[in-house]
Amino acid sequence: MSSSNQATRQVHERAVESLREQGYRLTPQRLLILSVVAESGGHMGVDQVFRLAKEAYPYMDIATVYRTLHLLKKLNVVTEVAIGDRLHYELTDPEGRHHHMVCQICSGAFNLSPHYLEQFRHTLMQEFNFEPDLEHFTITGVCSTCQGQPAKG
Amino acid sequence: MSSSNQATRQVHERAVESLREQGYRLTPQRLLILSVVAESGGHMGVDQVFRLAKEAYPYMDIATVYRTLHLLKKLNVVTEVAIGDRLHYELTDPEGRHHHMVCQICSGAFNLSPHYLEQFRHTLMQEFNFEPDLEHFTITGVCSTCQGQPAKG
DNA sequence: TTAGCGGTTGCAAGGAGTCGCAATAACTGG
DNA sequence: CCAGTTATTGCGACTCCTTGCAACCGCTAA
Repeated sequence: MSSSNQATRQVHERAVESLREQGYRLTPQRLLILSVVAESGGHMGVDQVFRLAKEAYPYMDIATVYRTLHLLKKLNVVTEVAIGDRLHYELTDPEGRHHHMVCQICSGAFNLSPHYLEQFRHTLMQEFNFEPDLEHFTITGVCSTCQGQPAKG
Repeated sequence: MSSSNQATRQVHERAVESLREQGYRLTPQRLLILSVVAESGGHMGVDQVFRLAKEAYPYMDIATVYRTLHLLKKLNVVTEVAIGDRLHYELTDPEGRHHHMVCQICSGAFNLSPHYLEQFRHTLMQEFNFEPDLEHFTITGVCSTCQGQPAKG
């Protein structure tokens, strides 16, 4: 009865609702992949999700993991985060959208409120009549802890 | 003696200089790939570069195209632009860096001066002490011509 | 509870991009 | 101009991700 279990249950309920509402089927594979991501607490690479899901259900296929992750993303249940050149997935922040700042040195990810992008969006629309899609948006750079350290690679 | 030929020649000279300065060798493959990009006038996908280069030199390998494009990018001779989920390459703008706005509907690409990102960069550094890497930066969205049209896909 | 429609899965094949390696060839010093 | 050094190429194998397809199974209606 930990708060983590409770959060996980809520996530499941909301996801199940989204799936049924839109006519998608509730398959064990989808629920399993969802619970793997939900229980991780943070963002996970596709291969991590695959490995953990396969432990629970050995027939799990990597294609199903990709398809399910894409679906959950479309339903706004999970959020896609680009870390390095790999996509990661995490539960969508119920507090509202946020963006990420990812450190090129330590790979740490930090949340960034959409607030900081609002002005930028506003400018683009004013000046260029260009409606930017800033939903899934990651800024790479060097975090405060790593500043002064040499870049890796 | 068109201005395009002249521009191309200048690009070659500068690229050759960069290569020699840093101890890289001047190979026919590198010069060919460079001239293909230089003569295109805009941004090119890797496969387009490969096809054109292979017409001129049938032994050209796709791996060489990738390696050369990455090298020219490192030398700041070409600039990498993310269009959709594919990387494109163009000659680095001698007028200074610019970013791109790419329309999700018509795939048109528009230049964006770094000026518009400066304030955003400043905010991130002030508030989070996070030094963002905004060198190669593309914003997707819907351009003014396509607004009101249905999104593709 | 059951039949059957059609969305999903697992598999295998395919495309994009990367990497290791042996052969090649661009540069250097003599 | 030539031989040696070593960066670079072309190739094949490999990884990551996507796609086509036949078998499967979740869901609905009777």
